[in-house]
Amino acid sequence: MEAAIAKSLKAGGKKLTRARKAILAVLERNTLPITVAEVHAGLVKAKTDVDLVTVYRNLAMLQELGLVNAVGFQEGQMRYEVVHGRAHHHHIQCRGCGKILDLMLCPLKKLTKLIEEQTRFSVDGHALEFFGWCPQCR
Amino acid sequence: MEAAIAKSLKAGGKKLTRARKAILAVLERNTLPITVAEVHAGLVKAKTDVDLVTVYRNLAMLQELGLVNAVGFQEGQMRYEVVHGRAHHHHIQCRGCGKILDLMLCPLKKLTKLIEEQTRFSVDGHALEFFGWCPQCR
DNA sequence: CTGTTAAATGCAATCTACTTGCATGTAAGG
DNA sequence: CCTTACATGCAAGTAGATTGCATTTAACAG
Repeated sequence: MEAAIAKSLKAGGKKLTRARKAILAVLERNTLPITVAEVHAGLVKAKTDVDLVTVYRNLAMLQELGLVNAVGFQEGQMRYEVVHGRAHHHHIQCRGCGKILDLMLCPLKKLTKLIEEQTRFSVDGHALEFFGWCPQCR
Repeated sequence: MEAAIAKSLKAGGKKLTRARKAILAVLERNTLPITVAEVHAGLVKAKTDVDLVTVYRNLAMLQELGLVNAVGFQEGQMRYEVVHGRAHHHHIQCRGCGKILDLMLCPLKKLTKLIEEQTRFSVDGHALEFFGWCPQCR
C-alpha cells in the first residue's frame, strides 16, 4: 500500500479500511483491468471476505478520487485498474477470447486541444479501446 | 428508406418488416446516437407500436449487418446510430447534462497499423469517445 | 487507552438493461 | 393464394448495479 494512496483517501475524508486495503491489493496484483466480480473473487481467494456491495461502493469511490480507472469494453460491465504508478494508456481486446492487452500509447493530446477549440467543451477525459482478433483466435 | 438498406437486409436473409422500417426511420431522424428506450419512445410517438423486445432484437441484428453502429458512453446502456451515408466519426459527451456532439474526425488510421504490428492482433474496430463539460455546465 | 462520532459495511430488497422461450403472426417467393 | 422461414409479442428470467437501514469500525480528541 502506497503512502500516496492513504494520503489521497484522507484528503477525501475517507477511511483506510480493511476492505479498501484488500481491494487495492487485488487491483495492484493485476496489470490488466478486471471486472467487479473478479475483484470480489480475488478478495475471497485472499481470505478477505468483503461483500460484493462494498466492492461496488469502493470502486466507485476510488474512481471519484482518481485512484482507480474504469474501462468499458462493451461487455455489459465495467473493468477497473489502479492508476498509481502507471502511465496513461489504452487497451485492445480480442473479440474471440476476450483477452486484453495494454497499449502503452495515446495519440490524443493534440487532438484534445483541437476539440476544445471546435466544441467549446472543456475536455477532461476520453475512452479509447481497440477491438480485433488475437493470433490464436484469428 | 434507402434501397441500399433493403439490399443489405435481403443479403442477410432478413425481411423488410414494418418494425424494421419504423426503427430505421427513427434512427434516421436522429443524427446523434440514441438509447434503446429512446428508439422505442420514437416508435410510440410515430404511432408505430413495436414491442421493446423487438427493438432490442432488431438493433442487435442491424448492428451485425453493419447498418447500425453501437456507441457506449459508460452510462450503463448502449446508444445506436445509423451508418448509412455518414462518415466514420466519434463523439463527445458532457459530464454535466449528458449532451452529445458529433466529432467528424478520426486520428486512428495510422495508429491501427502500428498496433497490428506490435500486438499481432488483426484490428477491426475501435471505440473512442471524449468526455468533458459543455459551455452551459462548465 | 477510552469514548465519541462520522464513515463504512453487510444484508436484503430493489432497479434497470437486456435476454430467452414459445406460441402466434407475417413477409416473400413460388 | 399457399407455403414456410423469419419475425413478433408477451411473459418470465438474468445479470450487473444500486438503495435503505441497522450494525460495526476507523480515526481522533482527550
